Amino acid sequence: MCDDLVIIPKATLGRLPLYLRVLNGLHHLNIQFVSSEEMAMKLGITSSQLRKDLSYFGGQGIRGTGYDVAYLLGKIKAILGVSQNWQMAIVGLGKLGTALARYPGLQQHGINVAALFDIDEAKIGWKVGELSICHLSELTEKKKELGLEIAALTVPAQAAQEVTDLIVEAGIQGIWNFAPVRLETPENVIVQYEDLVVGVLTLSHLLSRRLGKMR
Amino acid sequence: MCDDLVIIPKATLGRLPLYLRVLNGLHHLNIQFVSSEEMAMKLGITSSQLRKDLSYFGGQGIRGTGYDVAYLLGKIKAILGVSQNWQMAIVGLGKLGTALARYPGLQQHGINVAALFDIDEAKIGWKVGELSICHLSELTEKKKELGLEIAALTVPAQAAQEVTDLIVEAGIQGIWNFAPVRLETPENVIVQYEDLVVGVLTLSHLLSRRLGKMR
DNA sequence: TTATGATTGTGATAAATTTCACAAGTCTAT
DNA sequence: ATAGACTTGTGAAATTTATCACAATCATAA
Ligand SMILES: NC(=O)c1ccc[n+]([C@@H]2O[C@H](COP(=O)([O-])OP(=O)(O)OC[C@H]3O[C@@H](n4cnc5c(N)ncnc54)[C@H](O)[C@@H]3O)[C@@H](O)[C@H]2O)c1
Ligand SMILES: NC(=O)c1ccc[n+]([C@@H]2O[C@H](COP(=O)([O-])OP(=O)(O)OC[C@H]3O[C@@H](n4cnc5c(N)ncnc54)[C@H](O)[C@@H]3O)[C@@H](O)[C@H]2O)c1
Repeated sequence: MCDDLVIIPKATLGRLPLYLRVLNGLHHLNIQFVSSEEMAMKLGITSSQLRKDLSYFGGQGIRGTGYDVAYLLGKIKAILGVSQNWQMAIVGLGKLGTALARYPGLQQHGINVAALFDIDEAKIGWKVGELSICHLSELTEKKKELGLEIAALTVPAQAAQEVTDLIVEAGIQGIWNFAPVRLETPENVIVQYEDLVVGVLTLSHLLSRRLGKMR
Repeated sequence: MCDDLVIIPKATLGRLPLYLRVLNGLHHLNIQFVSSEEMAMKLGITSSQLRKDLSYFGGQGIRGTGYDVAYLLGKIKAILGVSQNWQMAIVGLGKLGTALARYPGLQQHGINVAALFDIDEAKIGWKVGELSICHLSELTEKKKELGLEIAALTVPAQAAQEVTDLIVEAGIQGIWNFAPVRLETPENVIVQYEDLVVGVLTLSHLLSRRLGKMR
């Protein structure tokens, strides 16, 4: 059907968002061509890795000149599905959920925050930006109405599984999970884990070694 | 000096925080032994991968019985440097910075939020939990006073590099960066990138393929 | 003491990812 | 036109990571 049925290695996929960011920056500066060396520099990777990555889906580079920024941008956007305007719900409007709801970076990447859910009666009806917080029981209804496809899960860990069950029941197929638990879901649902503690513990480990501080 | 001078593969290191979480749960339930099979199940990985990972630093499993939860917990905590109580500053008390400041999960993993910084005069002096927000100009002073070792960077992308320079100048060696930009730092500073957009774009990509929605 | 069942630890193998190195293509200047 | 400077695309090699498979070990019970 479409030209990215080629298998793109996972490791490459993980870097595409970073490439997207750099290309966006260059595009904004009205720069038309960029070499793999230049781009790799900005990213802190090797140019051969970048070229290899792009080769999986045909970067269409021009030898001697580099890559066409606008073309590459479009290509990567298509692969990442950024051109789609996904409708996303946020479930759990606590500290983190509220921060996400107000984050303009999502809209800029084709993710439209379209509905907010909680179960705390005190929060229902409150507005965050343009949107009102709905009761979670309205999820299925709103899903149909708004075409929700992604749910950001920002509820406490203990509630995460039961809320997930409701999300799945509502027919939402993508879950962006911030709760520090593994979720049980049917095969057809994709869960992306966003575990912030992993990041800071990695830092902690690296610092321990660097500073030679043990025990 | 200490027994984890063995090289632990990066891929393994990335999973240790997940193991830590499961072990913590088991420990809380007063469970003394766990088999690799059981633990792997909870994590959605294979048991052989888990065993191999543990083998890099001597999991000290007992054949026929499994692993001693408390022992393994201690071992992984030591490797990740969780036993240390790192002193962390948060720079940029906006939506995300405030959410982090109030997140108890950090303290639970040995990360102590010890100081808050911003440059918005309207915010200086405000309290978030127990702590007052200080002006960024006090960073060096507070660093010495409190022994700050990590800085969570939650300022707008445009300000990230200049703030980083100040953090480095203050002598802080670990930066947990939430701004979507690559930072220039000296060799001796470790930067951990926490790029939330990468996660949601990965989800976006997987959904595109799954749902066959292109263009 | 010995048989039985469970589970680890790890070589060997397979798969995935990264790096290397250079032929081949493109641009610019003369 | 030609030379020279760049830059891509990509096989091949190197490295890293994951999986397999099973001997070795331990606990238990008869
Ligand atoms: N705050 C952070 O910086 C941070 C960092 C990393 C991970 N997390 C994780 O993100 C999640 C949310 O964290 P937070 O700090 O925003 O917590 P929070 O307590 O501030 O917010 C949780 C929200 O979820 C709502 N909620 C509870 N049960 C619900 C249910 N069954 N259905 C719908 N909504 C429900 C609550 O009413 C509340 O509004 C937690 O799992 C936490 O571990 C948070
Ligand atoms: N909000 C989110 O959910 C979210 C998600 C992903 C990434 N991020 C990133 O995290 C960062 C912060 O996001 P946010 O939504 O909290 O933004 P925000 O605008 O709410 O907060 C930024 C804070 O930084 C402070 N600040 C600005 N310049 C400063 C400086 N030079 N020194 C110290 N403080 C300064 C501001 O006063 C403000 O308090 C941004 O880079 C953003 O891209 C945010």
